Amino acid sequence: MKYYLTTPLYYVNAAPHIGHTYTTMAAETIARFKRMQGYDAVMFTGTDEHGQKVERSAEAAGKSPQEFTDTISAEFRAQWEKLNIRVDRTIRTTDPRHHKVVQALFQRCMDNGYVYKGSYTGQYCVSDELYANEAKPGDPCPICGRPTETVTEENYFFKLSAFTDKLIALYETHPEFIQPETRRNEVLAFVRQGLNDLSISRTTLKWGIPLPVEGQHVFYVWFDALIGYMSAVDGEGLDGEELWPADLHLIGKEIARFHAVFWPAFLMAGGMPLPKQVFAHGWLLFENDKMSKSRGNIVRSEPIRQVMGADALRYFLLREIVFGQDGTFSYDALIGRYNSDLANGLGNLASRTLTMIHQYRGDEIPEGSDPEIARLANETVAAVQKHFDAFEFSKGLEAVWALISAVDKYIVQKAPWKLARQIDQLSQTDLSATLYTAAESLRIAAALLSPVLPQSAPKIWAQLGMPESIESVRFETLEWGTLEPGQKIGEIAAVFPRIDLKEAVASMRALEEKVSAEQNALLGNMPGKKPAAAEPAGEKIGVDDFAKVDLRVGLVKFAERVKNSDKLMHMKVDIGEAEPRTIVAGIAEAYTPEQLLNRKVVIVANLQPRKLKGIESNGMIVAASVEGGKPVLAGFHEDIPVGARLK
RNA sequence: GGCGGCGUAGCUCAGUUGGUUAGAGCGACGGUCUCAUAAUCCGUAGGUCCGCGGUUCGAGUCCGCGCGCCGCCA
Repeated sequence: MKYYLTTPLYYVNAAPHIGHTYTTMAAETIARFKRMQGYDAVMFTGTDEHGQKVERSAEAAGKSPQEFTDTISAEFRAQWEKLNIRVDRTIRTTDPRHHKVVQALFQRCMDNGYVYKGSYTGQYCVSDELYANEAKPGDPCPICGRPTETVTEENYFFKLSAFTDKLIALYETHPEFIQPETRRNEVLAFVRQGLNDLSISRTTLKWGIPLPVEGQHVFYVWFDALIGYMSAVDGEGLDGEELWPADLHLIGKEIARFHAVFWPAFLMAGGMPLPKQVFAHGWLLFENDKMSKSRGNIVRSEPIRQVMGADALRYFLLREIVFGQDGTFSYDALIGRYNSDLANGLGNLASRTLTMIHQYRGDEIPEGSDPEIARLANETVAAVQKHFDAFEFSKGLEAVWALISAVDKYIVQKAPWKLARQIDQLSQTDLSATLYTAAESLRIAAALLSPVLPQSAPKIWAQLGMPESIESVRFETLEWGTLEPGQKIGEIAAVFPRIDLKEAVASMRALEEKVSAEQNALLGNMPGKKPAAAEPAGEKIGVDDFAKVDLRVGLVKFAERVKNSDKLMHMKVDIGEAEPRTIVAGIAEAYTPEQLLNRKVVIVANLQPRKLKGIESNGMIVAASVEGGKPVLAGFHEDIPVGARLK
């Protein structure tokens, strides 16, 4: 039985980072797990390479779009290889093969009456490649806050509105279609309020797949990209090799709507079978902040791989974070998990077990077994299957570590080092049983962990002297007692040496600087160029627009921190009115009350009042800031009376 | 503004249909063993279960209000 699963097609606008790694590692773990269950699992990942953002990034890098996407997509593929991620199928959306499949699906949608030509004027966000339906000219993008552009296009539209009921029926008859539950609820709520037709072609850009019907139109990137899941397993346009439909699309929660609404609708319109499941995982936060280019806190996988190994990262991501929820990445937590679970737990159990077999039994696996541990081990096999089937990796891994700890405890109770000193038959039999129990537990643990530790589990396997490959292990036959007494163990070596926290963090941070500089070079970014400066300035405004803002010189008469807030400062500012204005501003991390007192500042005097932490703020204080940095107040070099207007 | 979620030990989280002294892992502290990677094992400390009010013999769990954080939509 086949099991075809996919990661998203990663957008080549950015270089690969740990977020991409998270999805891809999870997907490949599922593929390995499914193979252990006997499926022919096929793992897909690919790159989405069209669209205006790529066109513009290529231009910024001084490259043609083709050259640019060649470079970045190669970077993604290199990344997976380094991280020991086996990819079975892949596609670049710039591949001619993919173009054919997209055009074929479009044609079928058109033949079935789900495509029409219409015109549309609206605010378009280049960054998100989306029309902002409700936005008026001049409004920022509701998603990213960047300025939108007014665009009028004569476009081809997809009759998404025709699928409202069919989609609802799909979610209701197949609750597993979109998971976890919270995403399903959101999608359902979104579809229930009715769907608008979707513009699926663009004339404003060239870097895309041309519509078969009209040359100057290219496909909207989402109509293009999603189809990559099919084109990767399809040679000549919708007549594939029986891998379609996909069994699982693994995605990040931010693209749930595209996968759970648009994608099945496109497929229904084209009369194609639907994927079985879309699973949206949560975001990886860095020390509780969202990772973003502008914050400059994006973590790459490469430094972690170099210092700790790819398995350590994969283990961390799947053990620490509840799959589906947001999770926090930090170097400290990564090393903590490594040392306590991998080094002290699994690695040490392997080490002590194998060493004792070496010392007390001349490298030969002895005979006998403990029924309690045997039962627990068999239960663990079942538990791992159950949890991994539900994508509850952290629970599955917890179960394996419960076995590891039980064996550690068992070893201490038996004290084989004491038994070894007794020459009587009973003690010797007991010693043999103890060692067999430990070794057999280790074998089962290694097998269960092989999808998560694809590099390390085989090492333990080899040290146990297992004759067959660990990849040939199947759940069906994975049970207690298969380990052959008399088997010679292999050479013993520490699989997870303990890591020094401070040293490792320092090396990873140093490497991070290096890797991010290399990636920037790849993207053609100028070194040291501040992201803030790279932001395009907003739409032009007239003098009248500026005149609407009443800027005044104010003198701070009172300042104190707002209780229970790190950021907010409560101030009274004299701007020449009868009473000083009460203003609450987010500057408490940058200034102390003392620094502010009697300082001349610039105030926006005609701002809508707003309550912050229960205090009504009547105005705003003007400060400059860069993303992630602290605000710096605007001020004057010469003296100027309070209340003066800036114009 | 509408809908939904969350708030439990220093940290990450479990807590099933309301039911004894609220749990686990990590971390901290004390001890033990010596096969092992200063590892293991045993023990200890630490919680106004966000706040207030209610239902109940009994509330972390149910209901109402409030505060805080988050998601989706507008």
